[in-house]
Amino acid sequence: MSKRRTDGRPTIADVAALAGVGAITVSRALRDPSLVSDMLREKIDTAVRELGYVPNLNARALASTRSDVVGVLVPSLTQHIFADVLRGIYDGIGHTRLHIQVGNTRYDLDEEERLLAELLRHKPAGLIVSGIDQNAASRRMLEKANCPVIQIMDLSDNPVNKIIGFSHHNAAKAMTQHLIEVGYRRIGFLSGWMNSRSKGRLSGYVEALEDAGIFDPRLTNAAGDLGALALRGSWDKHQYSTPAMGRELLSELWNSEPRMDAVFCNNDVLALGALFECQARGLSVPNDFGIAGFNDEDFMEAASPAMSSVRTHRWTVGHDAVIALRRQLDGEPDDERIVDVGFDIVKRASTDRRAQPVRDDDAAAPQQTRTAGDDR
Amino acid sequence: MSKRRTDGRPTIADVAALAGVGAITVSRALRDPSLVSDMLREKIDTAVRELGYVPNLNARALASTRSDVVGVLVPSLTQHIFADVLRGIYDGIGHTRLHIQVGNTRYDLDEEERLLAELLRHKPAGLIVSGIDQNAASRRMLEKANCPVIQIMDLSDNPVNKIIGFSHHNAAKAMTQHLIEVGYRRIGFLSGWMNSRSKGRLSGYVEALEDAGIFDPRLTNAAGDLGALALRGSWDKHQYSTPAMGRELLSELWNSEPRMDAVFCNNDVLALGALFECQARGLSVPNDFGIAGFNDEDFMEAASPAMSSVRTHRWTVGHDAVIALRRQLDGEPDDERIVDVGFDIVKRASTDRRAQPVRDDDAAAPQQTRTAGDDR
DNA sequence: TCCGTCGATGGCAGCGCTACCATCGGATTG
DNA sequence: CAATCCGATGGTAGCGCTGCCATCGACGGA
Repeated sequence: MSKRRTDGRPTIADVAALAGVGAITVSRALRDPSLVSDMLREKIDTAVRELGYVPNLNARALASTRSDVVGVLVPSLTQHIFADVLRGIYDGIGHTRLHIQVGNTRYDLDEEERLLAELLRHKPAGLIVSGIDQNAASRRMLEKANCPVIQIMDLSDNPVNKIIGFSHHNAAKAMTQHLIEVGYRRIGFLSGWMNSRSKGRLSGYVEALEDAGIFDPRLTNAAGDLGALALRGSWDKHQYSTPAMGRELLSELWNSEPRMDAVFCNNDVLALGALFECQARGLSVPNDFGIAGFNDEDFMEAASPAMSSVRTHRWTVGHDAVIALRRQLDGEPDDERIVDVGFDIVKRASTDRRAQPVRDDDAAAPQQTRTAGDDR
Repeated sequence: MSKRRTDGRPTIADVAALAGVGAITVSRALRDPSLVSDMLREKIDTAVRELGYVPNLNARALASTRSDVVGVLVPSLTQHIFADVLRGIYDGIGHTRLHIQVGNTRYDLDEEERLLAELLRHKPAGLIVSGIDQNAASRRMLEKANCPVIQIMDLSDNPVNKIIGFSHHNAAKAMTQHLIEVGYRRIGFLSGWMNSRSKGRLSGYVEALEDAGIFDPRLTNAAGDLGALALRGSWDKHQYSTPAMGRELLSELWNSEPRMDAVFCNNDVLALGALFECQARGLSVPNDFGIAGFNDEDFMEAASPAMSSVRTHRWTVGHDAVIALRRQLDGEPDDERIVDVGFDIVKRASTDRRAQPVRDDDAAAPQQTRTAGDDR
């Protein structure tokens, strides 16, 4: 008659009673069947099915001081890049017992700190966090997290534990060098919101131009105070890029520097906007104006003309982060603390000044240059 | 000397001891400070800070037979639509105690069933699931879930509990009617992977054309066996669209039906591909060929020419789903079981046959038609 | 034959928190 | 002034599971 506080669902004890075994044997049969004899295992399986038993993960997590939750922190859900990373993470998780809990930091370090604190209350099995620019409190939490921590999408000499990513500086530098090589001289840099990774790209762009002796700060809307853009204009709340932004930013840049002959866009979405702006102005790409993007999203190849971009391996980063996490959870050694997955410079018609004006630009296969990172 | 199984972190009992109060009072102060006197509350807060106490959510969930996890099932992470829905969900969650756990069903009903079963092990606070075409087992689980369940992104007379979405059939029918109105007569329908919502759109398209007496099954690559596309060609593994797919599918459709004068694309990404294909062929949009998309993603407005689309309120759907969930958790009544958020037909240059060929098509503001759903 | 070992199984005692009920002093009411 | 009520607080007993250790029988070597 005592009021039980259960929700009426069968527990491991019910299964044990029905199967005529001890509760702990049921527990073992569920977690690692090899520990239990065939006969009992069958009995238990039957009882589980008969009762429709569903394990309570909260109880399991409490008893073992460890949950099955993998916390993932990304700065944006809207950007395709992180959608690809997440897809890699989900593919890496597969049908394991692990569960994903995603936090959206919105590029806000305080929000990241708050989300991290929340995640830790779950006693997560592991953590995957984007980037290396955590604030001091977040960094401390990560270091004392008592679970594997993987940083992704950037590189650092000093990761919390393990980092998987690539050099945004080197990638942007390589693409800028390509633009120089094919003959562009007044190369602009177009960016919306600047985050730490964008800044790495900007510095790569600047370095390539300085090496060639043709850097001109008037050619980037992000020069000087690198964070200024974030606070400027009508996009102060937008932490993501749109093609409309690309069009407007390119127009602005042209106003201040009409002799610009190419633009390297901080991401493909801006590049798409730049292409539309050129089309609206009746400019020929690549002959009148060159355009390059960053990330090589689907539409870059399909655009007309097809657009050059830096291919980044987002899926791989997410996937490999999970694989590394699982390795660590399985107790396997992992001495490679810093993993550079590299990038590819994909050269297409939008930066090919020698291209013949053809009807379908896709006919010619794009040239690729493999840079950094190991082969995979 | 007995071996404790803790991980060494302070517990609620430690806080209680330091503050000189009972454990339960600490628990109350943490969950609802108004239940505790000011004096004790301050003492407790001080003790919490001093010890760096972090509540263990697994223990809380076990004791209260209810966790703070909201399970969300989406069919795709790559499609922008669901990224927008997720953003709405995160914005709706805000800084509440609730946490999001996203499952990616990949448009696979069995996978959905599996993920649902996994989620239920957490005793979730609520569930948000995409669509209405769950299999029987999933449906049963949802009905017996013992927590609020919100279905989203579609409409149904018979939701599990509450549904928030819009009619894909009506939206597609309205856009098709627009294409007819402006004078197109051989209107194609372009689709990649067909899911239940795509099928709704196709049926709306067919109905509008049949009403006008100009339906021709040769004009859609999805006619006949609606699922056939999924298994066909090189995209059998792709459950998402790319602009390259749009280009190729449009070419195929032209091959079989060269007189086609417009195309309604199942999503904007395909529409972008269609535009690129027209540009590569030197066709004028909208005069030679009309293009309309679905969802009205960012780039539709920025394209050159700007492209018509059906604006869907994905953010709103996600956001309102969470708000409804929170209401139910707070015990507030909610009698509106079926919520239609409607859609807008956004008419732009890509379907404006009367448009003058201008340099910048964006100059003219787009016309919008508001359809279905209440004002918000 | 005896003892040590090992695999299979079970009992017990928590894991850290909260539901439930009891207690207690002060305010309210007739 | 006694009866009643109510807000604040605390004690107890779980929530459902697993870590630790004990037990037991089979087996092999000395």
